[in-house]
Amino acid sequence: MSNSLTEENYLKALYNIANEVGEVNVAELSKSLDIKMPTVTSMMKKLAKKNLVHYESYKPLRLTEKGKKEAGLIIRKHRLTEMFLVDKMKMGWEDVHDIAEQIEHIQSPVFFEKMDELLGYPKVDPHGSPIPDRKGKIVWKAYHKLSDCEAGETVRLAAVINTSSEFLKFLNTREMRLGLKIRIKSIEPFDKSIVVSYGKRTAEVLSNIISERLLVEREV
Amino acid sequence: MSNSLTEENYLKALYNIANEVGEVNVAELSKSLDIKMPTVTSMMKKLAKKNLVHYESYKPLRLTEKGKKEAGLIIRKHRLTEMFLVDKMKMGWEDVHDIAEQIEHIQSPVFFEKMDELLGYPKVDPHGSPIPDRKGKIVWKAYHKLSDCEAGETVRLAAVINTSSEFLKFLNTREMRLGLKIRIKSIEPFDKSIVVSYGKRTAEVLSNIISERLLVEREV
DNA sequence: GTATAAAGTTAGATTAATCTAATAAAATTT
DNA sequence: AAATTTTATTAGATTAATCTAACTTTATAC
Repeated sequence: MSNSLTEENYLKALYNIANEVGEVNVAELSKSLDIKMPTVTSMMKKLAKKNLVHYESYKPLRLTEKGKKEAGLIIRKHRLTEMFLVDKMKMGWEDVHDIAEQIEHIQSPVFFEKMDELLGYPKVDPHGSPIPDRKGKIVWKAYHKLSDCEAGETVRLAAVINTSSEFLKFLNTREMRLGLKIRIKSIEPFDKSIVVSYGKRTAEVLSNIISERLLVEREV
Repeated sequence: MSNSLTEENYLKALYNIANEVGEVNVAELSKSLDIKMPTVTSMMKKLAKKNLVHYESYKPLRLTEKGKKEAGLIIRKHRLTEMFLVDKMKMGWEDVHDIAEQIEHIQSPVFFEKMDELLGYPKVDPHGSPIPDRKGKIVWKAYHKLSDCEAGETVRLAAVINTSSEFLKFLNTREMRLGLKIRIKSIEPFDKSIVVSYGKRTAEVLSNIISERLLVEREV
């Protein structure tokens, strides 16, 4: 009753797109997986038969409860792996995605239980994304985009939205990591670029492109 | 130019059978992979085209140098993984095979380099089998079967031939692990069972089935 | 040394996952 | 509201990996 690697990739993509955009259509899924639309349609029918997706012609795609659970469990394995690679294997947060993408398909509850235990049951991965629980449930904390904050505020970097290696390498060069306390000095109304200070850096300029991808908690 | 998971499994099986039995024929490979003979034949033709196997109709199968190297590198990943699971993830030597069987197919040189480094560049896996080097080369030390030793000798357990979970669990119940110093007290000529002492155990009886599967080094 | 058994191959079918080309439905633009 | 564009589906082909059935070659036994 388990799913093929291919099916798992469809489930995960459905879950992730639904999270970002809300509704999922065939075109988007096709683009995100780099698989042509007719192939996607036929896979949706297959997953519908297995009760993982609600499928009706020309209607948006939706995961069933069962589908959400299975997707959540794959994402759990992905994020536990990322955490393990960073924490226990000393790899950079910009290098772990591709490896986790492969290890998430390993079939072995014990293996991931052990990871979880060795990591001390972490709640978030190295990018600040929540790790789904054993039932596949995810709880997102209510973070704010740095771009939505105001001058004068002090915030703490909690998560990054984009996890591309390029973006993460950029953050590395600016010495930005999760947990960093950031003071917002001013915001340029014209291009929404933002001047912040943190650590030893007293006037770092971040473009809107960047600040939209940084999730922060307001300091209490 | 990389090989599919399926192809990797054929290469590995070819390598392992050649190591145990010397020559490999289609029937054996078929049995070992639980894949019917015609399928094996057609895969051999495919691997021959990729220069991984020497194939001639009705002749024994042989890996090419390239094939040996690739097989060696997969076995390297397998054994490094087993070592990592036992040493760093605190799993039992009887539980790691099935997980390593999956992780050996992960495509990421960095990942395995990191494992190797964290383990301190081990030469053997948790069952005493040698870990192939970065070029896929294996060097087996000249061990002896415990069943070939004589009464009065003192030896050290260096490797196990069979790595089935049942066998390893049996060894666990007898508190036998690699490196254990064993004294051979007597050998029963009739069934070749052997009486040994080690640790706190003064007269443990091992059947020939067992002692044939234990590789030892003579103590100097 | 012929007969039988075992091992190996050929031919053709099947399944999962993909594709292209053609068509149909829905959404958007004018 | 008609025309156009975008989105989605259907139909049919392709590839990798498998299978069964039938046949051939090699090995073994008497």
